[in-house]
Amino acid sequence: MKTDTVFKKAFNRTLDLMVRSEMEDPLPSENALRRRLGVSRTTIRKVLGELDQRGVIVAATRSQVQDRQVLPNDYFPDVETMPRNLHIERHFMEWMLRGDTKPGTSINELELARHFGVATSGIREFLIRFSRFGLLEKRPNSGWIFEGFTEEFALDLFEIRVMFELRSARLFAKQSDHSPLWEKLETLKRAHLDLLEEIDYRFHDFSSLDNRFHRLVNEASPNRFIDDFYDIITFIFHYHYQWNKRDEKQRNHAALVEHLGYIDALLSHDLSRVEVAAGAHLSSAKETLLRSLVTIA
Amino acid sequence: MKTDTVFKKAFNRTLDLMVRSEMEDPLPSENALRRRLGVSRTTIRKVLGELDQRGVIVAATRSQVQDRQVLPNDYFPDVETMPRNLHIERHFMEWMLRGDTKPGTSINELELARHFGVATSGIREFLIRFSRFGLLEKRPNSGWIFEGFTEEFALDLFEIRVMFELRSARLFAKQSDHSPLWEKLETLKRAHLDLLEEIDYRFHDFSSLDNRFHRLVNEASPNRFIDDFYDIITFIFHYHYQWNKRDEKQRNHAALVEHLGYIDALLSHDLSRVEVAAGAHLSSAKETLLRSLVTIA
DNA sequence: GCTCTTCCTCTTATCGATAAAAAACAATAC
DNA sequence: GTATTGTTTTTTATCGATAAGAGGAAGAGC
Repeated sequence: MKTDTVFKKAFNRTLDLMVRSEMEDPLPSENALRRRLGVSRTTIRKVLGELDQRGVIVAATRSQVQDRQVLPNDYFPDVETMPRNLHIERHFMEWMLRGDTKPGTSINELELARHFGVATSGIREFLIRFSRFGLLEKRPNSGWIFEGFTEEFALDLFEIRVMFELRSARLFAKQSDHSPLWEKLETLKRAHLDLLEEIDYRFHDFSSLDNRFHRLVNEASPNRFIDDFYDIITFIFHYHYQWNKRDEKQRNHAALVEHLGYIDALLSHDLSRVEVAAGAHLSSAKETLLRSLVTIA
Repeated sequence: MKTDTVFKKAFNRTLDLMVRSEMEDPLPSENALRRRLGVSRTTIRKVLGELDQRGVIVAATRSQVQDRQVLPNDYFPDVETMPRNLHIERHFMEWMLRGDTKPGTSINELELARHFGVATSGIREFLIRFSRFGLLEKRPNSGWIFEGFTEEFALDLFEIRVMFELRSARLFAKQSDHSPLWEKLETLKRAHLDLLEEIDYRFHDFSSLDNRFHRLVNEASPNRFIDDFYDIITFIFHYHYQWNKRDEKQRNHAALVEHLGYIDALLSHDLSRVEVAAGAHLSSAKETLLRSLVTIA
């Protein structure tokens, strides 16, 4: 009763590589494929079997069949490649951020399970995982209470974020001059400048850049709890702004400029400049979030 | 297939209250009992039914039967009152901290389930919940990796703990003079002094005092993420020192004295004194933990 | 008219079963 | 022998079923 999303995704990915001629013909060995796709050999064999079945390749030699083009409908549809837990996550976040889910609402596992078309155990596991985000509370032998994506939540979140970010930024700036991270920071700076040039039509790309930047700052002196906390931030922001596109371009433009100031401050090794730049960036991120919360409510 | 631990615990508790004459005769109404025991009326009725069945009370009038003493073996044994998740937690922590569980060990859900005598879903849920403690990592479609209760872990933990504690202590000291928390702090100070007098035989009581104190410090300016983090600390320390009693009395005595210094610093409202006292206490707690890790390995 | 209880429904905790995927093992080829 | 493929075993993901527990509606008692 496990889903076969792993297989289907691997299958699609293989077709893709063939189409884009990034895959030799005949195909590499099972072990090589396994490493390339990051799945077990069991799955690779299933993929090869299916490709053979459909006449795309001859399994025995793993060579592509002439005149058998890969067609668009050879691919499995995207829904079928999405693992259950991701499916639940999406549904839940939509339910939470979109619906009229007020703080204090109680969450009914059974109802969600029916609603999302999955077994209750999937919902439970998701809720347990999600509870670390500070938005849910469990009453034993009874349900979960949704505490609301409120201003208070945002303030708690940002208080910690500022503490962690300042700490990491300081440690980053104090690194030895031959740390490889300086190099990485320069690369990231260039990526920022590139994006800034094309901000008009590439503004969506900012969020991945944002992520890379903040993770890089943490890399100088890793702490698992800080990393975990950054996972929360990433997750929350990802979904929140996915359903909240207001002013996205301006927001991202402003943040990009702030990042550049922050990056230059880091490059300068000047601690007080770093603190000012990081502080400024975070407080504007905070204002943005708070503003968007008000407009939702 | 749910366990009936809720019922059994409520039953034992009721007997207890009766024995200690803390329960009127006849017993209060179902609703009153429900509030007192913190369970649903359904459970109360089951308890009353059982008491009647066994001839301890007459259900109809809820009055105790004369000459029917409550006997020791009227109680359900303790094992049967422990909910499954707690049972799993205990077993797991023992397995982890006692056994020769080296960093990098992979965790097999099925094996643990058989070992602990529970279904795999219980184990999964526990592992998911536990993973927030930063000691496990999940490989999708494969198992969990135990990352080890190592020195590195302890250092990560304490770095965050120091940040949070200093922040909370500063905010505590800055509170207005008529905050009710000052009163609470005074009470706690007295409890510390009392314990200090009797440290020779009551040294076990320190850990609950420790908890109360640090939670109180956080109370001045609550932040859900800090609270959550303190849950981690509590949990880890609880189990770690449960299986590591070396020098317990001295350790607790020293910590008690440090607490008193810390408390006085708070009472003085002097920020720099607070920082020094809090820092001193935390660094000695850290040294203690690190030392105990070395002696284990 | 309120509280208490009886009866009933809905939800959670927990189990066991099973398909998919991983991993270990065995056989073969080069 | 080393890499590759074929086969078998083990483990995870996921479902559905069910007893325990929570909680609501409505009658019964004062």
